[in-house]
Parts: sequence; C-alpha cells; structure tokens
Amino acid sequence: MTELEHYISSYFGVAQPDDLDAIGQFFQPTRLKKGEYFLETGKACNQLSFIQSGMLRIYVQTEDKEVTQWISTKGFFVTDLAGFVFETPARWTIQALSDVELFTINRTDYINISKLVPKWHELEKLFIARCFIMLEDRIFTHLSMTAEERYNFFFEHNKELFNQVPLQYIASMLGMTPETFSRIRKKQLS
Amino acid sequence: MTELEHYISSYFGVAQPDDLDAIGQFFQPTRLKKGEYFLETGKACNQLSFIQSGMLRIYVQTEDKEVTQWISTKGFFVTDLAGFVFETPARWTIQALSDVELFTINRTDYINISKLVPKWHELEKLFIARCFIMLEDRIFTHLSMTAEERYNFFFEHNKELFNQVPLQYIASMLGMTPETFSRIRKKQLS
DNA sequence: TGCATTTCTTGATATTTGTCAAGAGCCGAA
DNA sequence: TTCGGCTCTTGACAAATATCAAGAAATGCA
Repeated sequence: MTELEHYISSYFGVAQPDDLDAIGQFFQPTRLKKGEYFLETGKACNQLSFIQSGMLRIYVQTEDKEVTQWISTKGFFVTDLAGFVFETPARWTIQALSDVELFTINRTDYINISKLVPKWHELEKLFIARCFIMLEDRIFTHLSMTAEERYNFFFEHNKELFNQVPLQYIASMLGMTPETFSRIRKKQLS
Repeated sequence: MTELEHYISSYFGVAQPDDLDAIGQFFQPTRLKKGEYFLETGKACNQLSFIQSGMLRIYVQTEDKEVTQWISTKGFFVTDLAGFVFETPARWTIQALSDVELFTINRTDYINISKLVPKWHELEKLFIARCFIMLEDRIFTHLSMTAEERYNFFFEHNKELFNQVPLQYIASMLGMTPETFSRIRKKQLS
C-alpha cells in the first residue's frame, strides 16, 4: 500500500484494496518549489492534493494585514473547500513554505470516484464532519483561552512545526502578533 | 409544503416532492420549555432537530467558566455533530432559551433517509461542507478582528438576537466578557 | 565567505480587554 | 404588588496584548 493509499484509507475508511488502488490512480504526483502558489484568492480551485512531503500555508491578504488560517503538513489534504466543492472563487491563497511533493486530483476525477466507490459520498461526509469538529474545537480555543494558553496548547500538539516554519505565521494562525508570540515563547523556554 | 420541508429543501436541495414528503414524515414535532435541556455534555446525542420556533443555546462548562459556542434560532438545525454522527459522548450542552418547538428525527430514522433518497449522503456532504465554511469564516473573525469589530460584524448580521437573549451569552459566543460587551454596546448606541 | 534580506527579539509605551465590586434595572413568582 | 434574583451597567484598576522602533540573529544567495 502506498503512503497515499494508507492515508486515504485512514481518513476515508475505504476498505477494498481494489477500490483503494483505483482511487489512488486518480491522483497524480506534482511538485511545488518553495514560494510557489498552490492557489490564489479569487481564482478557481479545481484540485485537491495530498501532501506527501513539505508544508503549505493557507492565508488571506486583508486591507491591513495578512492572516494565516492554517499550515498544512505531510499527511494532510489541502484545498479551498468552498472553491473545490461549490466552484466559487477561492477564499484562500495557498503557498508552499518549502519544496513540496503532492498527489493531486482534479475535480472531474474526484467526482468520478463516487461512480467507482458507491459509499464514497458517505465517506466524504464523515471526513468533512471530522473536519467540522476540528474547527469547532479551534473556535473553542479562541472563546476560552488566552494567547499564552493557545500557544501552549498548540505547541504541545505541534512541536515539530516550531523549528520548520517562520514563527510569525504560527503567531498569526493562533491570533496574536509576532511580538506577543516571541515573548510567550521566551517565557516558556526558560 | 410545510416549513420543515421548505428548509430541508433549501439546505439539502432535495428536489422530488415525494422524497421531501417522505423525509418530513420521519421528523416528529417535539417541544421544550424554557430552561429544559435538549442535550447535556457527556450524554449520547441520538437526535437531530429542526427549530420551528424559539432559541437554543449551545455551550459547555469548563473548570472556571461557561463558554457559549452558539445560539441557534428558528430555521436552523441543532445537534451535537460529533455525538450524532460518531456516537461519541456529547461535547456540548444544549438548553432552551425560550419555549421551543422542534421537529426531531432520531439516528435510526436519519440513517434510513439514505435508503429512501439515494443522493442523501451527497446532499449531507454538501450541507456539512457549508457548515464547515461558516466555521472557517468564524475562525477568521477571531484571527483578524478586535472585540469591537466582532461585535459590529455580528450585530449587523444578527440584530434580532440582541433583544431576545441574555447579552452575556452573545458576549461569550463572541469571545469577550459581559463587561466588555456592555461597554462596546454603549459606544455603538451613541 | 560575505552581503543583503528576512525573521526574530527586545524595550518603551499605548491600547484593549479583563477583573472585581457595587449599584441599577428588570422580571417572574408568591 | 412586592420581593428576590437575575442581568446589565459602570467605575477603578490590573493584566494582557498591540504598536512602534531599533537592533540582533538567522537565512539565502552571489
């Protein structure tokens, strides 16, 4: 089983090896160099990718600042859900933070999966439901925690990110300024 | 078309009148008195309801405070998604803020819908995807806006809530204290 | 290796938000 | 109608976080 198949299986629970293999065939290996864009705000998002290696930052430029929504790493899927599912203009810009290896599927092929795997829509539903629940948790951290608590909580669960990506992006994604982030970090290191 | 059917149709896009009618049959009218619980943290969540009238508050009790996650009103569905879909203990407590009229379906019947309406899982997926996108937006407000901006943004979109529910709950749901909420409110009224 | 650029840190200060305590207003139950 | 308990407001103050500016450290490129 390829790594891609392993993740598809664990996220979507597709059980038949034949199905898994067939689904895997739809994904094409693609690469991005550090700094290149997977997607830009306002454009059409016609693809969904699985990250084989490297990291991507999902963000948006507002009038007065850049807001990092998430940093996606090995083993995760990446897309602009609204754009990919509803064909609306992309909300997020997605840029490679490092050289990135992806397995990519386009919308047409993605839709074809459901013809191949009868249970696909149900598995998709369950997958997206899990994503929804993760966002519920994330909102909860903003309703109930201070910046320092969010820092610690995120650090516990994502230690490896802290020496791989610019910290200002993590700061933004946690809803604080780089300066505040830096001070909290200093405090926690000592 | 009943109001329930109207909403099912607009949220899920079920097109056949026969299907709509059949789905509607699964929902039973139920009522809650003000203060009664729809669900309590830790219990099983075996039902999904559509709100015909009234309001419910979705919250959780932490060690040191109560955090309101959302207030759900007429025309919305209410459940604990994790509990309903994955049969895990409920994360949220859901309490009636007023007398409430619901149309309720239990998990068994809900699962039966998909046998009746072949496209159901796909429609569900699309519905949950829309919910996901709404949460993305909500996280964005916490990453990019001050308390005052969140107040204004929410007020613009939900004016009617402000004279129907205790303001402290709205404050919590926007991630601020009742005092801060009160001060911002005073400022905006003048 | 060395320079230019980006990123991170630090200090001083301002602003926002939270905390605590008291009082005012409102609403429902007896 | 009145009392008691919520809820909201207000003030004084404290704490958290943001802003601005400067410099240090790290990084990437020639």
